[in-house]
Amino acid sequence: MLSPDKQFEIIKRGTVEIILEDDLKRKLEYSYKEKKPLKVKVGFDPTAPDIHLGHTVLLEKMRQFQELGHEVIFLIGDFTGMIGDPSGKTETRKPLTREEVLKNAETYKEQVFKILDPEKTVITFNSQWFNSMSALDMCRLAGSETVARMLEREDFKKRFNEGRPITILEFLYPLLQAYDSVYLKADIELGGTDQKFNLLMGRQLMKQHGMQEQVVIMMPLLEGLDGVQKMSKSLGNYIGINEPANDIFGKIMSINDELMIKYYELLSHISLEQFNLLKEGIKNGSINPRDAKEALAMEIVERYHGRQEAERARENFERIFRKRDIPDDIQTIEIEEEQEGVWLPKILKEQGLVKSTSEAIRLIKQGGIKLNNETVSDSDKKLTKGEYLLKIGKRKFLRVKIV
RNA sequence: GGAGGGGUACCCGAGUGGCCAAAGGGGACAGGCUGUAAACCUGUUGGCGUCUGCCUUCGAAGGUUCGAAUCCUUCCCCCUCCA
Repeated sequence: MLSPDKQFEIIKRGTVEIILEDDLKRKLEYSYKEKKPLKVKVGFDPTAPDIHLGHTVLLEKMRQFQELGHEVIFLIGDFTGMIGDPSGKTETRKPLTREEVLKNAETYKEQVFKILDPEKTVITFNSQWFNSMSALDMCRLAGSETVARMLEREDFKKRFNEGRPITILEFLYPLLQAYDSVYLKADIELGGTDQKFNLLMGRQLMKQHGMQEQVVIMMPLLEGLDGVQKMSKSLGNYIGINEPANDIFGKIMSINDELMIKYYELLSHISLEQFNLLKEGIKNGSINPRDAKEALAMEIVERYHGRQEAERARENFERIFRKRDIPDDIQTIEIEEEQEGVWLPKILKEQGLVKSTSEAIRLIKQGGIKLNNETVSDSDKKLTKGEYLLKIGKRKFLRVKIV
């Protein structure tokens, strides 16, 4: 086991805030002396999980805890999930059935264990303790906090001031999450910065229960491909860990340099020392950012697809974008010949490469379509018997055979 | 229970009888520049093979009118204030 100091250093990497650092040091100290692993709790939504790199920031931190020998509790909030964390959006969620929850849990495992060690991960559902809670217990829980305190939460405060509605149910959410920590006797709770209020509520409630308060560790929300908004599926700026190797590679290569540094810090397994060298190198120009980005893309693709696939993705990328060549796995389709020849926009639409013929015509007018390496300028273009190579936009390719 | 505000394209939002397939912004897409960078510049951003045209779209359904996002009726939904 590493020394408490060394552990602290590793844990601190990439975090936004640790409340309180001294508490964490003390707990590490104690755990080291008593050879007792710390309980690290992290909560997840039970809704259909399609994990993207944004989620993995937390998972990577969990993995680090596992490597340091601590106990990581992967808590699936199947009970709280019925409420939904009040993120300002007023969407009441449908309660999930037991089967759905279990199915989602399986999907989680499949993806999550690409990062976490299955042997060292405890998966728990919070319905386990909430389902058997009585109305009286729930009322007691509700009585443990005041409205004024709840309104301290930025999101609630804002909505309250703007006269937008807040349901009582939403007030309950932070309390329920806090109670999880009480029940589990968590030493540490990990979460995104957006979770700050809920995480702190855990401390408060534990204190009320006469327990040692959990240490709260907050990770930043990873920005998505646009570099501005947080990575999320609904914004379409995400990199899913189940995406094809080529896509992950390409998406990483498209991010800007500033974002790349953040990705390195939060996602890469390189050591703190290596990371600092890299940052310095890019700053003083001794390292080409492009190369650094390629290395990052390699590392991440390898993590989810293996070495071989990563190599292939890189070669593919090199070929298409550096040498402006074509990929080696272009799909070929056959189309029956028509008297006058087959109208190009029709082909594009029928192959699902564009949504409508109008869009195809627009693309052609903008010079976005290449036929055998030459830009098509005539939207009336018709193809007669033969074989053609089509390039649509930046990255779509298709081989067409007219027979 | 009472009073008021509002639902417009992917999102925000202007439009209160024809000049409206609907301003402006964001996003997205394409082209240029590049490292597929980012930033920046330019263009596009309902559908339809026959395009100074037809069809669909301004919460829903009817109606008035030569003509409706716009006026009228009913309904649905969202929000605020008072109690």
